[in-house]
Amino acid sequence: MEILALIKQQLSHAASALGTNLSIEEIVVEQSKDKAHGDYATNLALQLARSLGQSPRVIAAKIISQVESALFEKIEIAGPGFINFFVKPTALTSVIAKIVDEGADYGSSDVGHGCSVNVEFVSANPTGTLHLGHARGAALGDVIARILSRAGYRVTREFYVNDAGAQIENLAQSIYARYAQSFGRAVDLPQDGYHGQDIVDIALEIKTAHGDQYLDRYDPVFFKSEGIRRELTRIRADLDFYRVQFDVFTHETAIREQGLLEEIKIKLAPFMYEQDGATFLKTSAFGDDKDRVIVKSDGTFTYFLPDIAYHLDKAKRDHRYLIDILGADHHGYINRMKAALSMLGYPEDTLTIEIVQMVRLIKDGQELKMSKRTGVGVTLRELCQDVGVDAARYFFVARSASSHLDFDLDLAASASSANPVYYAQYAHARLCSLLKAGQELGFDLTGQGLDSDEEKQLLRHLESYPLEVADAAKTKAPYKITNYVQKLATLTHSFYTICRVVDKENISLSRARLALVDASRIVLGNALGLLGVSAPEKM
RNA sequence: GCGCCCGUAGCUCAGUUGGAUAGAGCGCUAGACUUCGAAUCUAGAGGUCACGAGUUCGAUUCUUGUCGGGCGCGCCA
Repeated sequence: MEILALIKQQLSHAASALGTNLSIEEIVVEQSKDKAHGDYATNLALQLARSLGQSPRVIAAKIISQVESALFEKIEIAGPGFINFFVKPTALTSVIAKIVDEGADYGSSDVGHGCSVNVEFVSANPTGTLHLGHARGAALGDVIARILSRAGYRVTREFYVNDAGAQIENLAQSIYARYAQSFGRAVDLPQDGYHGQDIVDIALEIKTAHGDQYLDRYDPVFFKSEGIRRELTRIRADLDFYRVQFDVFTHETAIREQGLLEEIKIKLAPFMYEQDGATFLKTSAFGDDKDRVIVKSDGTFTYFLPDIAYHLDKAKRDHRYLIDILGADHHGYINRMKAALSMLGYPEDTLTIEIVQMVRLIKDGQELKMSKRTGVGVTLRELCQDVGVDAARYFFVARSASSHLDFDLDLAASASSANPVYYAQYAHARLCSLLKAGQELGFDLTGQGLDSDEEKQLLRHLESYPLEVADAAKTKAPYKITNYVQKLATLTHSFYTICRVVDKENISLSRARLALVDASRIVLGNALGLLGVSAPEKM
């Protein structure tokens, strides 16, 4: 068991011995920032002070008397009542053998208890090429999915295809226009037609496959289905290149055909009312700021009803949790969808919507403006050609989804310590070359003699990895992994600078250090893998 | 007008059941290679946590007001 978990367990026992009842989750133990505060610290005594009506320092003393001290060099009461734990070096080094033994599995946990989670992300309309906004959502969704499965959830990655709206008719007409133009006919694009190169390319593909077969009469069914199919093929190719895969593609048309819409109209009937000839859903009773129209006065549905149906469909597929990764312009959507699921009887925590904020591209210190009107936006492909898939993915997940992201193109493309991706990858490559240099010496997994500050800090950080992954899963926060990676890289480089690893004059220390190097390499590789970023052996 | 998010170092950002001297990276300044990769390391400067009031042993964190920024608000998707 990890030291942290052991400490928490002991504190939990101590707390109950004092007549209070705290679960392990409620006990906060942190790695000390300041060396003078030992290795780990807890504010437990301060937490309990109010309910016990005693001074924190007195409570701290009582807690310490309950703690098994075999693990620790010393335990101190500090400041207003913090308890600082100084761990014996031997307790710290046991993690090396554990990491080397578990290898690629190190970092896994079972906090998810095998619960089924559906992560829906990207879900771009099949009417154009993936661009910058999709790229951030794709990276976030993919990494969240990876983290969740690491933490013991069963994860389904899903892409929702909006293939039923007016935009599809528009797509079909746009493709037909380009198709006809390629035969020299003067057919104009529709009013709000799609002007992208992808439409031209698809038209030519159809020409190649079917010749002039569809030229004389516009066949909406054919051009719709071909358009959607070919756009999706391109989207999937882009995602594949970006190392993002999906398990399920669900089409809106399929949802509409299942009769779910009727089922929902019946189930939600108690929450519906008529006004001005339209049907409203009483979402305001469940936390939304106003009621929403669900059936328009002309008898057709708003988009809201099929969306509810889609969420019901996901929930019915036996997913305990649903996660949607959506763009910032959808934030008004959160409450109404949660309200609808509550009406259908699902628990409050069923749906989590992660809102992904906008990305600004920065080049030469200036924002790179792009015009939507002329269609000159940066595509996912172009971005990756500029900075590489590794940097793109890393930068997109390095900040919390809810904050705006400034993507510095120069930094992402640079090969220096200023670029966090290179910094981390370089650390990994360095570790690999150390192992190569010392491969005849072999490992000493006991960690005998590893007692410098650099080594101890590295060990502590390695030990915290599984908890970090579990925390990132719980908070759906990939940036915690990038922060972890940065710190691990820093500790690795410091260790490298201070500690001579391969030393023929001191074989036993070398063997212990090589084992530590291997453990660090494994964890750094695992963490980068979680981000979908490559961990090169040399660069 | 209503609603949501936000305001922390020069820049980009962490800091979630309220806890020790508010952190990280970049940038800046000064140092460090005859030995495992200097694509690196070490040290330093840099803060009225937008502002005011309240809650309490203690507030960046909770409440409230003001100022400033972003977004959403159609029987659009």
